[in-house]
Amino acid sequence: MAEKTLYRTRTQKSLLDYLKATPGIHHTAAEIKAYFDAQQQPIGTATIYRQLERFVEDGCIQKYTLGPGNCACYTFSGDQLPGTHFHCKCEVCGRIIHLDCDELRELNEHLQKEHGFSWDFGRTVFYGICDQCQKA
Amino acid sequence: MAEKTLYRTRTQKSLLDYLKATPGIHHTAAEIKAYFDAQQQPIGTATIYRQLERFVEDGCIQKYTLGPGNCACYTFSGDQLPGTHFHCKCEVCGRIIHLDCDELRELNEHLQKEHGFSWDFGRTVFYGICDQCQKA
DNA sequence: TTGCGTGCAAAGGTTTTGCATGGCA
DNA sequence: TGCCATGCAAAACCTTTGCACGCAA
Repeated sequence: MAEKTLYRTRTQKSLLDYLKATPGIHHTAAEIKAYFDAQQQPIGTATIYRQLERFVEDGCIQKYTLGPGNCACYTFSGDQLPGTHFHCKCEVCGRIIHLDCDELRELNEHLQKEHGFSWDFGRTVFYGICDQCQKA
Repeated sequence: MAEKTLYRTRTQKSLLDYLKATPGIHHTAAEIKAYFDAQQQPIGTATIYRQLERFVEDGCIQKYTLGPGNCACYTFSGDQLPGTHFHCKCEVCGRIIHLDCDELRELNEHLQKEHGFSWDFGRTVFYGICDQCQKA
């Protein structure tokens, strides 16, 4: 998925590389900043937000709203096209689980046909409790 | 559903009455404040947040995170027990549509059995575009 | 050289907290 | 009367914006 940026900077590449290296992990802007600070390669907060916004528009990164304390989370969606899979977020451990099953696709058709609702997969998150945390 | 509050104040009653009178409508804290200001019965911002938090803990009000600009929305869930219905939010007009159909309950069973995921209906919102906005 | 990307600082908005006062039981 | 709820103000927090400088092409 090609970036729309005109210039390709080192900072931009570092950011995207980091997100790509942690697929399925959701990061807040603050966490991303803390990571690069720890790497001795600090990136300004404004830059992080600006680049993340680009990646989201570009489709290679997805933005979910509801991290700790009303903050946005960003995660690399993989090379799958948007709309081919779904996200479940565990409210206990915070993990995001990717689902790619027919039942969800059937539900999509049902929502459209019976309720006239065009579902946006990319933005929808199923909240609940994952397997591991239920046992614990 | 009994409140956990020790004292029953007029302010508290007004707030809950207003939310109960508008089931399914999601209000931001700012909108609620504006409403009571317009009613010549202003309520302090801090009080609104404190009472809303109580109602949410109490289970009679639900909190969704994603109004305009990352702000929280609150809505009266009706007298239905949590888990008997679902919410779809239109990304265009902002309306929240309530669904209560078997397909969603079947999906719930599927998620639990096949994926070990215990779905939290109250917190999950389906984002998409509603019937009316698709036509427009 | 041109113009986008960056960082710093400041502003914007939402939500939380401290403290003195008012109201319920 | 005791204690909780309220309101005001200030703070904390996340995010956005303005501006000058640095860097990619």
